[in-house]
Amino acid sequence: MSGVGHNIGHNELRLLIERIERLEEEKAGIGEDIKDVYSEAKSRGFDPKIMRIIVRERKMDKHARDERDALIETYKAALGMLADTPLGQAAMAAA
Amino acid sequence: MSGVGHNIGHNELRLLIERIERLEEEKAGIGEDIKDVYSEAKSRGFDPKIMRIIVRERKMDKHARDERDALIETYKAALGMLADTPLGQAAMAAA
Amino acid sequence: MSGVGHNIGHNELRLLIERIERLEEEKAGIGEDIKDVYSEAKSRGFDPKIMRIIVRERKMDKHARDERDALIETYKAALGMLADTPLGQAAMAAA
Amino acid sequence: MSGVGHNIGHNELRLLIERIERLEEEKAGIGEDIKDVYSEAKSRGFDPKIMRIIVRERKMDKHARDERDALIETYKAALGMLADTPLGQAAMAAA
DNA sequence: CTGCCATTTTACCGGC
DNA sequence: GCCGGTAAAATGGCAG
Repeated sequence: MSGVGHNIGHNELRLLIERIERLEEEKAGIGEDIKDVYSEAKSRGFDPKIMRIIVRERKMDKHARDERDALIETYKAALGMLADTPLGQAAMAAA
Repeated sequence: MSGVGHNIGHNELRLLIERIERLEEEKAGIGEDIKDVYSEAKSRGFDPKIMRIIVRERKMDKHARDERDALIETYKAALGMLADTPLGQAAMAAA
Repeated sequence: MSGVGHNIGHNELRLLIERIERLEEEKAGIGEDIKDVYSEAKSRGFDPKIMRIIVRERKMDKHARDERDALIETYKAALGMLADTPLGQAAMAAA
Repeated sequence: MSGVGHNIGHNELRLLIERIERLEEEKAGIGEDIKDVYSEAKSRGFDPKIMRIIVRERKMDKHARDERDALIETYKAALGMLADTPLGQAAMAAA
């Protein structure tokens, strides 16, 4: 194999790693922002602990709804009622 | 207290919660992006597991460097030498 | 310190490790049993995939109920309404 | 098909689900026990993190040994030296 | 500083 | 037999 091949591969890897590191920095920055909002809320007399519970609850509610929808799809698929496209059912009927 | 006060307070809380939720969505989105980069790397023949180790170690290295720098600043401050410029180092060398 | 002390310590650690390993074996054995039940169900014409979904759903429902109860307690505590004993509220009222 | 058939099938499924749920409860209970042992170890001055590493490595060693044994059995089978029954061992002893 | 919670990592299970 | 996704474990971070 060629040294050039290695260099290209190494450079490709380096770029991927740097993309990841940049994204992780952004992610950490947003984490800081979230913490700041909680601090601000606390300074205005709200209880961050209760706020975290509320946020968590709302997130779980959303997940529960999404999962329920996914479950309905799963059952439909298991019953052969699933149509990937609007034409799907017609196509199946035509088959 | 007044009912109006309650309404304002509730609205203020609602806005804070919504800010947090929006930030958490962004954070989750970036998490997805990171996962995508790892997937892309894998599809190009790189091992994501190894890449994660590299990213983690580089992060640790960075932290170590940052801590060392912070320590140096602490010492400088304690010695009344706090200078952001190269002259500070010259002063230390002279000591 | 004495060599005896070391021996005792080593033996104590050995016993703890062995207790853990025995428990993990039991746990793995039960995992096998579960897998067997799914296999048996499959051989009787039931779909293990759907069964897993059902089991997961029922577990999540139970967790949701438990969390809701815990949440109610949290809110009560935040409102100073929590009483460890039936006498608790009377004591607070008397204070 | 008859409604009765459905009822029987549903009951059979229900029993299987309940068997699974009972086994999963046992499994979770043992998981709690394991956590308790780690806590107890910690309170006695041992480091749970290190203990987990030890347990993991011992498990890997055991797996390696088991695989080696399985390989030996495979070779024996290939050579017609495998005895599945007590009689087989007698035969081998007689050989 | 201790316990809890979120995130991350690992192991498992089913599908192709 | 690999690979993808999904559940369990473990680690790290944060509030109290």
